[in-house]
Amino acid sequence: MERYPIFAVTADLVVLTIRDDRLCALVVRRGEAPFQGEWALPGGFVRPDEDLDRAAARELEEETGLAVGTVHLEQLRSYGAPARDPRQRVVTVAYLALAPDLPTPKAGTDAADARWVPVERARSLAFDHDAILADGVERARAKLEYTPLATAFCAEEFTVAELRRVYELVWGAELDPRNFHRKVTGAANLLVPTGSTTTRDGGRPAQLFRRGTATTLHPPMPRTA
Amino acid sequence: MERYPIFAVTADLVVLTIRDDRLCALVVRRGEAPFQGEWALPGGFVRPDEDLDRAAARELEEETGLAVGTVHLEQLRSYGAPARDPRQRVVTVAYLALAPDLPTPKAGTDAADARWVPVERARSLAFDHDAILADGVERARAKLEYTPLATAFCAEEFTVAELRRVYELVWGAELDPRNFHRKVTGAANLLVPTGSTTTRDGGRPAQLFRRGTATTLHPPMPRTA
DNA sequence: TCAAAAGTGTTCTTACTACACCCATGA
DNA sequence: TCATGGGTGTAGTAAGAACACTTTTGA
Repeated sequence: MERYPIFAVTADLVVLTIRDDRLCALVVRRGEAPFQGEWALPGGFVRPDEDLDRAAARELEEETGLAVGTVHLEQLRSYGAPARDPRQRVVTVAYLALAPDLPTPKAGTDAADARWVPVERARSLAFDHDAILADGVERARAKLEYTPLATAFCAEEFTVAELRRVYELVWGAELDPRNFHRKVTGAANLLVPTGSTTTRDGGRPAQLFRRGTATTLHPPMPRTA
Repeated sequence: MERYPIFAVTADLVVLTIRDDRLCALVVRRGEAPFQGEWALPGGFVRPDEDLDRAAARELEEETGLAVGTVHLEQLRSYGAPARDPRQRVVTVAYLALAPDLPTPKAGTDAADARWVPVERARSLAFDHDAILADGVERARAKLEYTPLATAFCAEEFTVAELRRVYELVWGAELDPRNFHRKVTGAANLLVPTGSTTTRDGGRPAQLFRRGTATTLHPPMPRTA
């Protein structure tokens, strides 16, 4: 009797950032079979003595060369259709990572190439990665409404307008700059003013902020479109 | 080189229902090692050629004897700490199931006993099941706000007051019956009147409704407490 | 006729929308 | 001085909170 059926477990990553005014995902070109030469989400096998979160963080670091501390990382969901990997039975635990604009990543161990692509142009990825990417984008869109997650796309110090651009690009909808400003500056513990200003966005100098300690957004950001 | 580390994968279930005016979870007494004789969430190994969702549905049916069609079932998240199962490396994909009041379940294959316990009294479960149960309850609470999920706890035909009781018991907060009534009867496609009434809740006869086709609740149910 | 629960109407307040308007900088 | 974006004020509107009040049954 087969008491404990044998599986492999991978951690795959939906890594999102905003680049050139577009919501982009990190994809890698596979250096090995199966799907050799095709584009896929970064990821890899969970090691025998490694926690799932730890595996995701390690893969992220390997594929992006990024210090994990500056990136938001959360579990997305798991995918385990019997034939999703032609080699053998593989269950993947997908993670969602959100990062500020990063340098173009270096190719990693298993990846022949790596690049950022606008999410709407990422199609025909290997395995079931199209569906995983779509779920990740959907999760990110939903969480902007009621969490301070949008700040994860911003550099450490950012202006209200930069934060607003995140919402507009992720949601694909315009927001009124004046109402947005009132809303986010009024939300408790969302933004901490640094005291300094910048003119990098043009026009009148804008205050610089850091992320505050808020974990939810009360009231939520209204999503018209 | 160990290319594909070996894991076992289980599907564990957080099955919630409302019984005797309490939010209750299904727990089973383990008939086998490890944790033999202790209480745990129902679940079991995913079979070699079985999809994760299918495995969860099968386990639910085996443990509750319930036709899966009448139960809401969704993936919760995965848990894979290296030492969570003393036998070997096991990753569990947890599912959340919500059901109307069910008969007390029969003991299943691996379970010596099975019963409903109020969620606040379910403590010291085997493995990491305390944390999984807590995550499941939290997910259910959150989803009542912006989805029609509360109807999953109701029988096929139900009154507005019965639906309100669901909210009050899951959230542990009182809601104004009059505002609640206006709210749910006003929401598009949430409730379909059957045309008949009942006096089973006492007082003036109440209209009976079925679930409508709505998948989200607009505007969301305000959660004061 | 009374208790109990269903269901409606009304007032008050909060928070979103839309937009007029002023402010502070670089070119 | 003018274009550009930062930021404030304010009127109108949608929706939640609180609660008075009427309706329809069983006992």
